[in-house]
Amino acid sequence: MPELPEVETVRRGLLTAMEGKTIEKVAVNRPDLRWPFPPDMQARLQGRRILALRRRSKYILADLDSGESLLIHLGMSGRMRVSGAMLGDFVHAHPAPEKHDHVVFDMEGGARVTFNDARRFGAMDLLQTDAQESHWLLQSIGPEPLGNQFDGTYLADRLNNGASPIKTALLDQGIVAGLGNIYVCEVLFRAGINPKRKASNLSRSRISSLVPIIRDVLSEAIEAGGSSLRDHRQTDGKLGYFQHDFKVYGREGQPCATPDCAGTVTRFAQSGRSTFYCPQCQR
DNA sequence: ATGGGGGCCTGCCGGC
DNA sequence: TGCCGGCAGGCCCCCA
Repeated sequence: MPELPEVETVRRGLLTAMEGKTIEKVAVNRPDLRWPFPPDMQARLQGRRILALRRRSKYILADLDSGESLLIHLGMSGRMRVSGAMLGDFVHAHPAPEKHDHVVFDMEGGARVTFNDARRFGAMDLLQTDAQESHWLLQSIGPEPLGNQFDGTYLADRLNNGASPIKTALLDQGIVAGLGNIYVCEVLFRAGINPKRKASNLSRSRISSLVPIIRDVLSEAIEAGGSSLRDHRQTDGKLGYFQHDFKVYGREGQPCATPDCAGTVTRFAQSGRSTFYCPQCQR
């Protein structure tokens, strides 16, 4: 379940169980996810304390006291669930293992964190914390959309030469980190921009207007605990609620949410992915 | 060179 | 009920 708001929601849900805690025991139940696990992963994790739990783009990074960081990617179907720790006012017991539980962390303090990923598009790797940005998966990722380096000037400059449609450009992780298919659709709807428009044909001011919209959509989604599609859940099993605020994604055939717009939400394929938009008010 | 499609996997849903 | 096609929130890689 993985765009930036969902990953951030997962990271926050793991803080109590993992940050500042020692990894007492790790079960690695298969040799790989999308790629092979790094050599001796279990030994390099066990007994290490997690100094900080961070997020970069759609990746979670656990900084260890060994100078390494554990990189975790949820792919399409990756989930993390926490059990056995104090969650609110009561203690959750460890539930029975489930199909596709690939890596299980038993933490100091009694929490168990289980990584489950049916499709195995997810990934785990170990990297040197001080060389994070040169890791092959992170080295060409663009600025964080909620950070200071992401502004109208940057985005307009980056999209200036783009021959690709704005939808494709915003999905490009090298331009801005963390946006995926859902939130790009929602952002373009709010901006009133047709997803087919060539990025380079949009005025600088229209491109600049995307920046606060991107920040708002992502912030609101994080605030709502992410989106729960296909039964995705937070680490404590609760559902996020932002899917109820989708205006176009998954709403093919429904009337456009824009006041006084008579349009109908339409779906079409764009570079192999579904795009939802209103042809009437997105220009 | 970059934009688009294929591929990686499993699960689920709708239609016949 | 069962089988089949289509679809799914990501992202690397190859090809034109």
